[in-house]
Amino acid sequence: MNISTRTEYALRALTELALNATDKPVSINDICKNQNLPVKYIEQLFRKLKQNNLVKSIHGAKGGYQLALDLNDISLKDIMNAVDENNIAPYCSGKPEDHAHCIGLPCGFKKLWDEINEHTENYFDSIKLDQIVARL
Amino acid sequence: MNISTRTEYALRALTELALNATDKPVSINDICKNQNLPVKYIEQLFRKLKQNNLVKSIHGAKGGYQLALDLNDISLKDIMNAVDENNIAPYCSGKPEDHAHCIGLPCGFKKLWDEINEHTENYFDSIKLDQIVARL
DNA sequence: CCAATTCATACTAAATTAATATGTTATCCT
DNA sequence: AGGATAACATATTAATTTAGTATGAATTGG
Repeated sequence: MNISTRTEYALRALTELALNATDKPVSINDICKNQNLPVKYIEQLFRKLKQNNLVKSIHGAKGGYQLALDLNDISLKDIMNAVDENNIAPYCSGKPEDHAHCIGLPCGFKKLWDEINEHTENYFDSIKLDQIVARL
Repeated sequence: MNISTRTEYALRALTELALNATDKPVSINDICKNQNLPVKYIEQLFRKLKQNNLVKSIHGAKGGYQLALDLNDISLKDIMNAVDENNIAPYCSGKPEDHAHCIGLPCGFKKLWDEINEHTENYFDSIKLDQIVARL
């Protein structure tokens, strides 16, 4: 199990917005210069972050991105869900492919995966951007 | 973030050993027949499980595998570590590639990832095979 | 109008994953 | 002794995912 680099990148990038206290938007270019990240890749991630209402954007010159929510209203779980669509343990439920090996219905393992999904989501949801930024 | 199918397969397979209460070993063939898994792939996983001392094997005809430890001494973490070598959040420490984007040393994000690694490892280590089997 | 910027889509190279293929070695059973 | 069974070992492969690049359109400030 591992946290994707997409999540790592998105988190790094979002902390740049968090650290920029002014109301001026920050451009992808500046973010990537500061955090040493690939511009075009981060652009893609920010579009997903925007679709998930974590950031808002301002078009054109002097444009860029801002956080759409308070620092303590954005969790690591939110970020992960935004850039990284797959579930933690998608087994034994949902799509047919996900219970390809199930025996019986409901499969005996379903409860386990459900519990793991719930615990893990709760945990990552408890980690908010403000705490992360405070400890940088 | 997601739990690998390797882990899911290995867990399914190990529960077959757990459910087989007799002292006779269970063959990969029987495991895979019962759990609907690909034989040769499971063979590979069992070699890793053996290297990690989770199972022991008996060679030749009538041979097969047995658990090497008590059910409550095998955790989901043990299984994950055996079949799936990558860490949860390898960022900002260890290999050079893993802190490719770090700024400063130690990188400000290191504590976060360390905490996440520790919490998550502890969590999966708290889930033992006996609990899993009991709820099948 | 021009530069800076978001927005959108398509493509690509590398890595990982989930197997399959082809054996060898060890042990039981007749 | 010999055949069947099953672990052990390694190489190969097909599909998918990942991490990025390429190309360009739409929007806005100066």
